[in-house]
Amino acid sequence: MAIHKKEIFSRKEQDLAAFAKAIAHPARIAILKVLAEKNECICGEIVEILPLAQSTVSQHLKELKDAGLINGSIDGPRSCYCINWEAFELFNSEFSGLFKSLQIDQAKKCC
Amino acid sequence: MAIHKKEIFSRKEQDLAAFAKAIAHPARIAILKVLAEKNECICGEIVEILPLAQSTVSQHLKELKDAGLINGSIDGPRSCYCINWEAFELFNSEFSGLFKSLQIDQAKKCC
DNA sequence: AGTCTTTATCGTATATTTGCGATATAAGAT
DNA sequence: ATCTTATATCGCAAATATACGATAAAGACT
Repeated sequence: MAIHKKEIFSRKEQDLAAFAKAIAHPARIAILKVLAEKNECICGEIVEILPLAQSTVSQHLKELKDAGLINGSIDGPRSCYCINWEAFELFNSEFSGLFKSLQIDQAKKCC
Repeated sequence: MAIHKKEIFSRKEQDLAAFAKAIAHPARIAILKVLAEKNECICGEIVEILPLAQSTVSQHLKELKDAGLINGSIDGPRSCYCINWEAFELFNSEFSGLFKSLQIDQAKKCC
């Protein structure tokens, strides 16, 4: 493909896409569920629950953190993670707001 | 990586992840916006608007259709596409419902 | 100091995604 | 019948993502 064309699109589109990509893997959704249930959690607990290697879980956690969906802080030798609910609210409203204004025409069937 | 482990996770997690993956690209979000604005649209119109080749747009449309987010029907030599609002509603409620039950603890800060 | 525990990161192999040109297909127009 | 138009699909190249073992780093504990 020579080059990726993501940068051509608007910032808002890129941000929403990045958000979506962060949850576009069952393992990461499963991790988020664990975090939601336990409120906060260290990496090792997730590794025990999920059928994935420690390095893989750590990598997924990093992606979720980079996307801003979770917070993480170093707690001695371990790392404590929790869900960033504010970010989730934002994503949820961004997503549902994406077509809200146009959804009035929903009755107008097509195709 | 030897093997993909998606199938290890629950169907619901896989479905939600697949949904998210469909919108995890700026080009596909842009396509959805165009479809939402025009209510229905043929492939060629999208190609004119987006800075992508016809084959690329067609491929993105296919992915959105496979994910169930849009409907498409052959209309003579062209193809008419429109948004599947029902699927969007479903995704939206699935997503926002994912953590809703646990979000009561939102005040309980951590990390 | 040395040792253990926990996690991040590196290196890697493999799989998937992205993008485009070229081609195939299918219907309408001449 | 031939040509044009519109779209899907194929084949390829390059970029990303996924997964894991091995290693590094950093704090706790003797």
